[in-house]
Amino acid sequence: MSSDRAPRNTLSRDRVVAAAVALADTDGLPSLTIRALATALAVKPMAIYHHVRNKEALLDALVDHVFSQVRVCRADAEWRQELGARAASLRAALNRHPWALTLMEARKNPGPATLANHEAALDLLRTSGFSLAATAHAYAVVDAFVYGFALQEAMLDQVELAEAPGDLIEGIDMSALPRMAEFATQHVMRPGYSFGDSFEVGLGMVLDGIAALA
Amino acid sequence: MSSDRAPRNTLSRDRVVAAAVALADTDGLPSLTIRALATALAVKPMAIYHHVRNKEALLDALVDHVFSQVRVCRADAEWRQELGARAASLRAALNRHPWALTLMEARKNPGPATLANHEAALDLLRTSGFSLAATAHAYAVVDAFVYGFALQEAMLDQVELAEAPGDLIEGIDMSALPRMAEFATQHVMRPGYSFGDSFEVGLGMVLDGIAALA
DNA sequence: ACCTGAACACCGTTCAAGT
DNA sequence: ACCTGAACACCGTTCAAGT
Repeated sequence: MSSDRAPRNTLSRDRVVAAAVALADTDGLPSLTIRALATALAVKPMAIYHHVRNKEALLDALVDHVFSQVRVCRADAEWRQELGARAASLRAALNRHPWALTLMEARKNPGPATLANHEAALDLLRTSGFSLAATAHAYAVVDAFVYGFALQEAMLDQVELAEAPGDLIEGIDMSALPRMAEFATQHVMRPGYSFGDSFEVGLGMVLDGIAALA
Repeated sequence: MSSDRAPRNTLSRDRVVAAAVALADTDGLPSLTIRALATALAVKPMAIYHHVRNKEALLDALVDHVFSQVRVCRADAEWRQELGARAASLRAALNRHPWALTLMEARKNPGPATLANHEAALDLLRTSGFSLAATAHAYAVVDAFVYGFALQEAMLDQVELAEAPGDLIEGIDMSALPRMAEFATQHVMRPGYSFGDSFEVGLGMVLDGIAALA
């Protein structure tokens, strides 16, 4: 007699956001539809709207969820160590949730975790004696590097995903691209190579540059 | 008697791509639908598919179109000047077409202009005497910085777009974010401030770091 | 060869209705 | 208060058909 409807009060904003993150992680952002999300939560599509205003608000929450995983700087420690650790933590979070970069570009409303994270980073730099101008440059430059590095890692994952099993890059005339060919065969395909190793190198350059701003 | 159908042979792959770029530039990426694109070209939706395999292939073409606007490095000039000029050109192209960053992350097939641009940059660095390892680091780091900086500029544009006319940031408790408040009032809102000024600063840091790799 | 019409399996979202 | 059903205005894309 009773319907198969989900029991009441099982849904919450947090459960909706967590399920959305899981869906985007496993199946990719395009698969994150309100309807698929409802199915994953064993609920009808319209139930979602009782906990989230609309899809845009859901995406805002997803980005803030990612930022909630990023290390918050403490202002009473050495700035170089703190800023570097936050950068590594941000990169790791963006690697875990590659769709976050795509979303960030179009977000209009930064969430509380995002704001708190930025506040702490600014506080660290200011407390460490950087002027407002130096703080602005420093923060813009580290974050640019981290976002861009994570973006490149996401792009590399896509290209590798598309590669034909035997052939390195399908249908591309490598003879017209001798430097890329050299690079692939003599460097990238060698045993110890890892793109990620450039992260510490670049981060070091940026932190050195910031130190010179002080 | 005659129908209002568009005359034949007016459509071409280039016209389709150009119209798609224009649509994304003016109305944003979400507005770029096959159906809207067809309308803009005064044609029925299915006509598009005669010049582009599917929407995914169209997006691939859009990204390559953007890369075709980026300065190609020449290997016979001073590397620092050449790499810096390419970086500035890449940033400018990404500013003109902010949707390109979003698309790049999910592309599986780099186009010919993209590949040629990378080839020239690698050739410049190798010709200038950088080892394969140093070239890998150098290229990863400059591009990370440029992509990330452009991403931040795109994010800033979104936030500014959403701001209530009078109020700086709507509904955010600035008293809990004293450093952001200080930053906004004492720095960002001052006459000469421009976020973009951090680009040259960061680029300088990165190029200095790369010089130290040689 | 190039373009179209009709159809299919999807979307996000509103609105009125159930409990 | 919380969830649902039906409906609306959209999507990308296939397939058969026109010229």
